[in-house]
Amino acid sequence: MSRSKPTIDDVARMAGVSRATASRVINNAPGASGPLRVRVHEAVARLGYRPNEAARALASGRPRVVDVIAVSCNLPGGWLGSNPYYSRVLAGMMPLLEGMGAQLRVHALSHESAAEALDEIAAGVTLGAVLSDITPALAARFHRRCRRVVSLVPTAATVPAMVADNIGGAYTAVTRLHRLGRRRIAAIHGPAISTCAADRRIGHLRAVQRSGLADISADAAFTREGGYDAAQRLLAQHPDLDAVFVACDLMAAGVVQALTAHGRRVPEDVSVIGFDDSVAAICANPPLTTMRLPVEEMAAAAVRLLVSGDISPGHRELFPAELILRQSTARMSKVGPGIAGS
Amino acid sequence: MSRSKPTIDDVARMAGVSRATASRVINNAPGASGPLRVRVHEAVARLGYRPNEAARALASGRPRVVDVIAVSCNLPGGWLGSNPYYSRVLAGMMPLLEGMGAQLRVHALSHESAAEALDEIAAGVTLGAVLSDITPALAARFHRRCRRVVSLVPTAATVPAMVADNIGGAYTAVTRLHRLGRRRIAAIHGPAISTCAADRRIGHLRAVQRSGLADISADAAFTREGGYDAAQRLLAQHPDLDAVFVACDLMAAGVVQALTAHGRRVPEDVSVIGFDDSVAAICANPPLTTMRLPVEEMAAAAVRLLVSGDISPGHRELFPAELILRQSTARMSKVGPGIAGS
DNA sequence: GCTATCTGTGAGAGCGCTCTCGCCCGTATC
DNA sequence: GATACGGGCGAGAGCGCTCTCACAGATAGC
Repeated sequence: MSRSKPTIDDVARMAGVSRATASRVINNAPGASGPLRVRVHEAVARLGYRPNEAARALASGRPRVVDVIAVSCNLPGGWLGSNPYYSRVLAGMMPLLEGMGAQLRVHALSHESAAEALDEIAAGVTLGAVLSDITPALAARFHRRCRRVVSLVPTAATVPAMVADNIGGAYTAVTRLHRLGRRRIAAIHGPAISTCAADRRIGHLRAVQRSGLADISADAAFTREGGYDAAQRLLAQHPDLDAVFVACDLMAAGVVQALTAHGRRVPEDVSVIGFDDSVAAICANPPLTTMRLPVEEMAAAAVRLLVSGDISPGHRELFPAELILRQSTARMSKVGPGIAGS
Repeated sequence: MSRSKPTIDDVARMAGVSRATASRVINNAPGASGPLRVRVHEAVARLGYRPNEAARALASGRPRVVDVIAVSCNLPGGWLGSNPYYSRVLAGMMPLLEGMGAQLRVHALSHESAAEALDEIAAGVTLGAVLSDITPALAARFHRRCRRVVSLVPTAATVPAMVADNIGGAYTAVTRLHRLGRRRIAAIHGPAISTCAADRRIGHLRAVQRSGLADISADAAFTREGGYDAAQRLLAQHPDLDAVFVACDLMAAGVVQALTAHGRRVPEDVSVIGFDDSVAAICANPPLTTMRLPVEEMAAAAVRLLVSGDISPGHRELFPAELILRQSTARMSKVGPGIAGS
C-alpha cells in the first residue's frame, strides 16, 4: 500500500470504472449512474480519497476561492489592527463558503504595496474578490483588472458594491439626539480619506440643517485617542454641549472617557451615540447607543453575488443601519445596570 | 493577441528561451543566468505574466497555503464573534506570508462540523495549519491526521504549540494588585472548557496562596455580560473587595460597569486588571490595566515553524505576558485623562 | 433488418507549471 | 589533440484532475 494520498485513478481502479466515470460520480455530474455510483462511492470511502484542489482548479479553470482584500485606509496601526469589523466580514462569509466547499483567502495590503499586489490577485484564479476596505481609486483600478469584484465600502459608481446606508444612519442618530431634547449636539467625524466617514458627515449635516441646529463638529482619526482629544477640544469651545454623535464606536469610547474626565455624566449631562455597534460600544462605560450596520449580511450578499456570476458593473445594494439603544442615551430617570434599551 | 492570461510558455517564447529556463528565472533557481535572466524578466513584465498558483501547487506538490483554523470553543455568538484576537492572529501571519508569496486560508468551524471538516483540511494540500482556537481533543485528533500543525492555544503535549504564559501572566497580575496594597482581591475566571482560562486560574491561585490571601473567585462566560453578572455576585458576597483580577478584557469591561453601577470608583475604591489587551481594555472607562500576550509574534512564529518544515511532535515555545498599565490600577493621587501608565 | 437517436462509458488530451535528465559547449587535465 | 569534467540550457515527462469526444450497446423509426 502506497504511502501517498490516493488519487482519482486509485478510486477508479478499485471501483472498476474509468477515471472519467469516477470523476462524474465524485462531482455528481449527470451521465453516470446506477450501480457504478455506489461502487465509486464505496471506493472513495474505503480509500479515504479527497480530491486535490489544486489539480481541480487547474483542470477545470473554475476556481473555488474567494479573496477578501483589505487595504487599510482607515486604521492606524496597520491592517486589521484590532478592528472587529474584519472579523464580522469573515464571519458573514464563512458559512456560505464552507457550505459550497469554497475557500477564503485573506489579503492584507499596505497602502504602498497595494497597487502591484492587486494586479497579482487579479491575475489569480479566483471566484472573485470582496473589497472590505479600500480607497475608491484603488477599487476602481482593481475593478478594471478584474471584473469579479464586490466592494463593501462606498466606491466609484462602476464598481459593484454592497453599500451600507451611512448617510441614513448618521441622520437617524442625530435625529434621535434631537428627539431626546438635546439642542447643542456636537459631532466628531472620521478622517476625510474614508468614504464611510464622508457619508456619515453628510448624514449629520442633513439632520442638523433639518433640525435647525448649529453645526458643532470636529475631525479625528478613527481611534480612541482621536475621539478623546476631539471631545476635549469640543468641550473647550462649546462647554454647553449636551450630546455628541461620534462617527465610530472606538472614538466614542474615547469621547465618553473624556466627558467623564471633565466631570460630565453620560447620559445625564451628555448623550452619546456611536457608530458600528462594535465591541467598543458594549465595553464603554456606560455602554453606547450606536448605529449597527449589517456587515455580516453585506459580506454574505457579496459572496452570493460573486458566486452567482451575473455581476454587472454598477450593481449595488443598499443596507440600512439600525439604531441600537443602550445607556449612553438613556433618559434621565432610571439608569439601570446592564445594556438596557431606552 | 489572445484574450486569455499569458502562460509561462508565452514568456519563454517571447524571451526566446525554453520553458524550463523561464521557470528557473521566475523562481530564481540556480542554473539560469546572465542575459537570459534579464530577457525573461523583461518578457514577464511586458506580458504582465503571473504564475498560476494552482498549476504551481500541482506540479511542485509543494503547497503555498497556510490554513488558520478556529473552532470556536470560547466564544458565544459564533466564530470570530467580534473577537479581535483572530484579527491579531491574522495580522501576525500576513506580512510573513505575503513576503513568501504564500496564501492564507481561513476556516471557521462550528464545534459540531469540526471533526469531519478537520479531516477534509488535513487531506488538503497545505503548508500546514495554525490552530487558533480549538479543544485539546480536537487538536490531538487533527495532529494525528496531519503532522503539520501548530496550535496557538494550550493542548496535549504532543501537539506542537506556541503557548502563551497564561499562568505567569495571571500570577503577575494578581501580584501587582497585592503590591498595590490590595488585600481583598477577587478573581473572575473564564469557562472551564477553555484551557487558557484554566491556566489563568492556576496563576491566580498560586499568587493568592503565595501572598496568603483569601481565594475569592467566580466563574463566568468570556463575555461582557458574564463579567458584569459575576462582579455583581462577588460584590454581594464580598462587599469589601478592593481589587478584581479578570480573565479577559471583555469580561473586565463588564466588571468595571458593574462596579460603577454599584457606586464603586475604579481605581480609587477597586483596582481592576484584565487580560488580553484587547480593544475592550482601552474602551473601558477607565481604560484597563491588562496582561498583553504577544499574539502576533506567536502567530508569526507558528508560520515560521510550519514553513521551516522541521516541526517535531511536542515542539513548543513559551511566550511571556506583559503587564500593560492603564488607569484601572492607577494609584489614588492623580488620575489624569488618557491612557497614562501608573 | 437497416439506419437514426439515444444514453452510459472509456480513452485521452490537455490545464500551467516544476523538475529530472541528458545534451552541448567551454574549460581544465593529461 | 584527445579525454574528462562541469555548468547552462532545452526536451519532455509528469502532477491529479476535468471534459470533450468517440464508441459501444440499447431503443426507436422506417
